[in-house]
Amino acid sequence: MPRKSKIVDAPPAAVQETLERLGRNIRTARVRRKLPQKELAKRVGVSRFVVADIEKGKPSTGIAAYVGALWALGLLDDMRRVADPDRDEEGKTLERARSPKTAGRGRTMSDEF
Amino acid sequence: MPRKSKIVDAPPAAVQETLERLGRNIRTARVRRKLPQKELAKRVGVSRFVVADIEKGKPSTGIAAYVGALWALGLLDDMRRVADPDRDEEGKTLERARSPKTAGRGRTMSDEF
DNA sequence: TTTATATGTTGATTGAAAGCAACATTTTAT
DNA sequence: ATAAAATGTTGCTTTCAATCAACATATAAA
Repeated sequence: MPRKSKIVDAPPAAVQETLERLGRNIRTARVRRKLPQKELAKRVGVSRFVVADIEKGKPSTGIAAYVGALWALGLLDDMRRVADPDRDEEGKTLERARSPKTAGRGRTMSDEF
Repeated sequence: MPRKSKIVDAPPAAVQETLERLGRNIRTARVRRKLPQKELAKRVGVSRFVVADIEKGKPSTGIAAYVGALWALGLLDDMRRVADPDRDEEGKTLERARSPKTAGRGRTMSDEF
């Protein structure tokens, strides 16, 4: 990840905390399933070193490795809900405030009559 | 991401679909907030090209860029729930089946008397 | 215990990610 | 319609992520 990527080099505390938690969660799920890092790595299609990096929450590791691990652990569903537009109340509010609200019956005043 | 990473080069359909959905979701959230890619990129600390890659669901992009985008959009909470051990029923069941179940009173028969 | 398995650590190699400039195209605003 | 802003696309350069070997150190099983 060349040329100083601020987010990778020094992630905001909230981001780093989230990544470390995700790594711990993946590790917990792996251990519970009695899968060695090597075996999980094989299923995901990466080396065991990448799995170790994931479990540490390494910021620069490609997202596919993370999602692949979740997939191999049967935990992909959780990812599908992330940033779900239907649940983004903040975003929905902003959008609603912009569009004049196509409510009730007709669409504009022009077909009122 | 050197040297042929299977998961990055040709992700399983479920993984690719998940990444593309995540990218679309991030884009939807960004547009709703009326943030140009350039502006979001600035807040995340990456170039606008990386934001474009994210919205396409590019597998090799570092996870920090994705999580950073969610953070900048106020959608970090969703990530915290991913692979939550408390919700991993499959894992919990496996763990329960392994530990002999420390139930009821004492811990072993040795202190029965 | 001893043995085997799993995980951590280091250093070298190499291929791709991220940045950037330049231009094309699309979208939005006036 | 015209201008302005946003986004897409290409090619290039630089830097570091991922792999691997080899060894050290847990951790689990016999």
